[in-house]
Amino acid sequence: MNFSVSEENYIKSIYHLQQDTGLVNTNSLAAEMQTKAASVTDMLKKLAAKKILQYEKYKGFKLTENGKKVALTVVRKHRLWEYFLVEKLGFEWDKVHDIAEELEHISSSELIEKLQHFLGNPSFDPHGDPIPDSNGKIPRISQQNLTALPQGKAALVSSVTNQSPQMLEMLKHYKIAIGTSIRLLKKFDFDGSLEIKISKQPACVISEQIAKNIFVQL
Amino acid sequence: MNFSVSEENYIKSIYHLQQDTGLVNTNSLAAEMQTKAASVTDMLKKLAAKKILQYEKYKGFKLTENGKKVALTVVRKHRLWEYFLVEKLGFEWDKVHDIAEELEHISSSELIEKLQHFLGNPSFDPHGDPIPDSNGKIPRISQQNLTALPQGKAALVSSVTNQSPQMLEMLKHYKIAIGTSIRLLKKFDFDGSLEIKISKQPACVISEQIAKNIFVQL
DNA sequence: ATTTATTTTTAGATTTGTCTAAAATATATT
DNA sequence: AATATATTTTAGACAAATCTAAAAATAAAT
Repeated sequence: MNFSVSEENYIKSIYHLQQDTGLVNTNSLAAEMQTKAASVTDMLKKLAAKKILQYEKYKGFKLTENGKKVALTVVRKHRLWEYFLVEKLGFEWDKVHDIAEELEHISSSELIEKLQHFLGNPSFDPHGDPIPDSNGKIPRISQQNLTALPQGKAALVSSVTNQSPQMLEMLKHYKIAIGTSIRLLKKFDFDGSLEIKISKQPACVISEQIAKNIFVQL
Repeated sequence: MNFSVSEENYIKSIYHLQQDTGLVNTNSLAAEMQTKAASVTDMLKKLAAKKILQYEKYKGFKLTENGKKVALTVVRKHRLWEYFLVEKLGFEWDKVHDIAEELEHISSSELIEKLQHFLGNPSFDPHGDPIPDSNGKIPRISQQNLTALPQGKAALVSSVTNQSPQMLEMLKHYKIAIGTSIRLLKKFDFDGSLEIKISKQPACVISEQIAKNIFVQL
């Protein structure tokens, strides 16, 4: 089946939301898509008719197996294009999201297979997010949240979940990127903030809000 | 100013048609775009309002200077992406047109500048068509139509103007590609067909219709 | 120079995706 | 449990891009 750009964007957003919450509700999807609840309802009906969604009026909704497949091909395209933009074209990793949002809707599947091969079959995009393979299988890594790291232990940043410009600006300020080594020095119970040490940087303190979005592996 | 995918497609088609004819008329644009004359008229009004077109009802139309600029950025993107698809991803040159039709509408100008640089600033796409630079300047080559080549003389194929699948199928059959050396053996006055010799191939005869679409340089 | 044929434009309808405002349903509070 | 609040859906409107059918303008043919 074929999907419009708009449909693909809805499917992708639902996929991301249901990763966290299981069932998704109308308002949170509206917020995610920066649109109105009424528009969401309209689209939900369309997607339900296309067997992409399990949808019960007023109850909530989630993707069918088929819907997940569609979502994963869009996610796959997005992340492969991000990899291309950073590794081949030399973009900064915090500048590629919007361009990849457009590129992910190019339809040719032959294109994406050839792109994957050209890039050397990468498993993770420049933000550390796993790239689904052509069957929708997602590579797993043993990563944990920075807040869960034992005191005194060091680990490498493997992914960053919030990719807003604001967040990326912060990361740049702290000189944190994928692969950066971070040692957790101290946890402050008062506000959950963390004192950390980044190689070749003086120790510093980051808020719990930042830390929650940073994942690391040993 | 920003243009929709549909507007960009109209602008590009008008550009190509006015290269041949100066003024463009509604029906030929409708044929080129595979749509109806009424739809064309609707879009002409929109483009005229945006100062992209010089348009006089019932008379014909052509792009303004501004319109030409827009057309050239789309053509530039199309041809750079075609080059990428063939030279980097390994597509056959007759398979890339439809994908480039989608890629040419990705909006970021930073992307296209970086792509150009990544590709090594190519001047011609895989079909031999010149790639406009970021100012819209088109590289010139001294090429001539195959039908204008003197008898007995050999020359290299530099571009092919008709890029329909039918034409490309023919070219494949005759083993003609950009860079192929062709010697003109004989011209048949009866139907304008040409006997030609391609290196390492037995001599063969091609129709005038094919020959008119093939350009060569010495 | 009329008539005929072709081309182009208008008028009105359709589809997709969006919106606002109001109604319907579900959830929370007293 | 009844009422208040929040969420979700419906109803109806709008813009973009397209279409068909009919009208208007131009070009061609007798």
